[in-house]
Amino acid sequence: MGISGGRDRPVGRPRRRQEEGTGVIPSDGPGFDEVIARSQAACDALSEEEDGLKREVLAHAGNRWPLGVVHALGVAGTLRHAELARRLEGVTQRMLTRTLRQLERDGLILRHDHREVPPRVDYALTELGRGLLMGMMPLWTWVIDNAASFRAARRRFDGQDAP
Amino acid sequence: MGISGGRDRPVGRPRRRQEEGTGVIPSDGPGFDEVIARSQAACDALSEEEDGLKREVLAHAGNRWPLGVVHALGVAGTLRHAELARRLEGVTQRMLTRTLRQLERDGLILRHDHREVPPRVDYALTELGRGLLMGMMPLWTWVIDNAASFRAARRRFDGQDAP
DNA sequence: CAGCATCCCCAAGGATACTG
DNA sequence: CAGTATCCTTGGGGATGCTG
Repeated sequence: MGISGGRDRPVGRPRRRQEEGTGVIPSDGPGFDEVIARSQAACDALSEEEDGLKREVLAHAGNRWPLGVVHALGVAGTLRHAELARRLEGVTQRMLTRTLRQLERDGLILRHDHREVPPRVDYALTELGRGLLMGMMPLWTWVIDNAASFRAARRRFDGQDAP
Repeated sequence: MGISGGRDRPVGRPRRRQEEGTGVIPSDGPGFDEVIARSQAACDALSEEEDGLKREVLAHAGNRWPLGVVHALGVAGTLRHAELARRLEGVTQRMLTRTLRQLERDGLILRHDHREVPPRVDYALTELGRGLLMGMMPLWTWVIDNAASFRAARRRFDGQDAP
């Protein structure tokens, strides 16, 4: 489904020239309009099920641990449960296990149980997992680069209606 | 903080050659290792506060409506509350308002209240908002392109331990 | 029209204790 | 070591009704 409603309101798109001082990188310039147009087309072509799936996969990006796990595995290659726990710092076994199961379910990581005693299980990224990691990087670094802008925006917002 | 623990375990990174049949695009090839290395450096340099901020901003990507709003505004340029509600299809006023406030707080959209009767308020992306949209696109289209892989992975996972 | 108030549900996430 | 099982808190999100 995606965007509903009709094509009403051609809108000359008169934006540009309205941010008072967010002081940000000129991240568009290449081709904002073209990018948007293509993505709109892609989204309109999505079935309801595909749309749901898309959001569920994207949700990994918004949750606490998934990206940390994927990143750690991307760096190290293969890690055991305890090694991941050490690298994530702060994660509980419960959350780590849950996270790993979900990532495995979505085909982003592979779980290999050596079936030994004591237990030995290690995890590695799949091709899909590496793709996600690669896809996240631009956004990730962009967010980091603009951390100051976000902080400033929040302070402005929180300060003008709260006190 | 980021990744904790030491540099232990150089790990020759012996991956590659382990996905049984996820059947995905060869999304790396350009420079997976370099990308990871750079991102690790960036993450290690993050303060705890920056790390939290990063996750909070990224969370917009995982939630139900934020990206829909940003996308709609990216396409249309400027939209009123009701116009957004129509385009989002399924959103309630409550969630739309909440979403808009959060996006405004993070400096991603601008809210312009014309202070008329009847009320007239419209929203537009800020430079930061356009940046987020641009940053999301690669990942977004990647997820859409690989929807089939995710579906397959889930079916495989759900089928092998549930029944 | 824009949006706040209220009620309710559920998944993410933390803490803690226990097991094969 | 790698997990389960329990309990509890938050915040996203849907439904519905009311107001300036």
